[in-house]
Amino acid sequence: MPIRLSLVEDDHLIREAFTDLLNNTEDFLVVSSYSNCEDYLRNLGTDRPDVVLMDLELPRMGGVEGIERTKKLRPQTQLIVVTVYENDELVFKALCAGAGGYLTKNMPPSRLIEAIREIRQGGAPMSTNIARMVVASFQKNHHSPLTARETEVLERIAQGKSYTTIADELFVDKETIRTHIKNIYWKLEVHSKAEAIEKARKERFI
Amino acid sequence: MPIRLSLVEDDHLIREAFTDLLNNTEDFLVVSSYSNCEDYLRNLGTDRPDVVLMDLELPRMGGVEGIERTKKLRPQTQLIVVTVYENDELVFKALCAGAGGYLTKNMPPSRLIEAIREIRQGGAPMSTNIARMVVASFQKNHHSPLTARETEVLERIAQGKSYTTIADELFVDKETIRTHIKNIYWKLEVHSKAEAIEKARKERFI
DNA sequence: TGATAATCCCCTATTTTGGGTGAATGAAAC
DNA sequence: GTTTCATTCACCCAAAATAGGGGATTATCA
Repeated sequence: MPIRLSLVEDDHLIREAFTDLLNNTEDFLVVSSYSNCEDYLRNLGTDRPDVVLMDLELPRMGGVEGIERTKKLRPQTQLIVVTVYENDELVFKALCAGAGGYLTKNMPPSRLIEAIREIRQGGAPMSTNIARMVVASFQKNHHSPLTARETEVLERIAQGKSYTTIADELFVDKETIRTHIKNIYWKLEVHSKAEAIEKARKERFI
Repeated sequence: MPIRLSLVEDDHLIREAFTDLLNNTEDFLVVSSYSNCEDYLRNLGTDRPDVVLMDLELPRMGGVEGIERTKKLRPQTQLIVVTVYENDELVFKALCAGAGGYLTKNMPPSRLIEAIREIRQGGAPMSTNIARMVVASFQKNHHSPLTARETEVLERIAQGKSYTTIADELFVDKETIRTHIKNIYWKLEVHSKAEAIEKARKERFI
C-alpha cells in the first residue's frame, strides 16, 4: 500500500511541483491537494491521508488551526509543516498544535521525500535551524540577572508551590524565601508571581 | 583551521575507533580523548575543543553534570551526546544541561561526521527517535480527563495567575473558575495547585 | 431521560502574598 | 583589607487568594 499524501499550500505552482515530485516517487500517492484549510478539512475523512504537507500562511483559517483540527478529527494523521517562516513563536505553535515535522522552503526537493519517509519511521524531520531552535528551547539563558538560589526559588514558584513549601524543600525559613522573591521581583521589575514567571520563561531564566 | 574535537567515553575500544575515524576526516582534529569527566574538565582550558562527543554513562561524575560544567567553564563549546540511552528523562536532562545534539550508538559512523558538521553549521543533530521525543514533548496528551475549559483554566494556573485574573481573561465569574478548579482537583485526585500542575505536566494534560 | 459541561452563588477559615524596613553572616572580588 | 554580593533571618501590616463545604441553573448530547 502506498503512503497517502495530502497537500495544503496556497501557491498553486508549488502545489503542482510537489504533486509531480511526490507522485513520481515509489510508494507515494498524492490523494489530494488544496489551496486552503477549509476545503482540506472538509475532505479529510474521505481522503484519509497518512501524511499531510501543510503550509502556514493560508487565507482565512491559518495552518496552525488546520493542524489542531486535523488532530482532533483524525489523530493518526501525521503533519509536516512546509513554510518559509522561521519565526520562533510560529514554530512552537505549530509543534504544540501537533505538527510532527517542520521544513523551511529553502530545502532541496529530495529532503521532502526523505522527510516523509522519516516521519513514517518514527522520526521528526526538521530543517537545521528549526532543530536548533527546538533544542535551544530546553536550555537556559546564561545571562540571567538572577543568582543560582533565586533561580531555584523562582523555578519552584513556577511549579505552583507556596513560600512555605519552598522553604521546607530548601531547608530555610519562609522569611528567606520572601526575601529572595522580593529581590527577584526587583530584578525582573515585576510585582507578582504571574509576571515573574512570564518574564523569566520568555527570557529563559528558568 | 581544523575543527578541534574532544571525546569523553569510557569504553576505550569505541574511543579509539572514533578517534581513528575522525582523525581521518578532512578538517577534523581530535585534540584529546578521556575515559572520565574529571580528567576531561581539568584539560578543557588547554584542549579548547570546538565540539565534544560525550558519553553519559561514566564513572563518578556523570555526563549530564559534565555538560553543565563544560558550559560554565567554556560556553562556546558545543556538545553532542553519544550514548545507548534513549530514556526520556536522561535525554531532556542532557539537552537542558546544554547538549546541542544527541545521537544513539546504533548509527552508522558516517552519521557522526555528518553530525559534527551539522552542529557547526547551526543545527542540532539528533537520532530519529530522539527528534521524535523532543517534538512530542511539545504536544498534549489527547486522552486527558479534563475538558477543554478545565484545561484552559489549569494552563493559566500553571502560569501563576490568580482565580480573579483567570476569570477576567475568560470573561466569567471568579466562582466559575473556582468550580472548575474543584473539578480539576477531583479528576486529578489532588488538593493543591502545585500537585495539579505537577500531575498535569507529567501526563501532558497541559 | 440522564449525564456532562459550563455557569454562578453563599459560607467559613486559613494561608498566602506583596510591601516596607532592617540586619547578620560569609565568601569572593578588588 | 575593605567592599560588594549572596544568603540567611526578623517583624509589621493589610489585602488577596485559597481550599473545602454546600447548592443551583442552563444547555447540549447521547
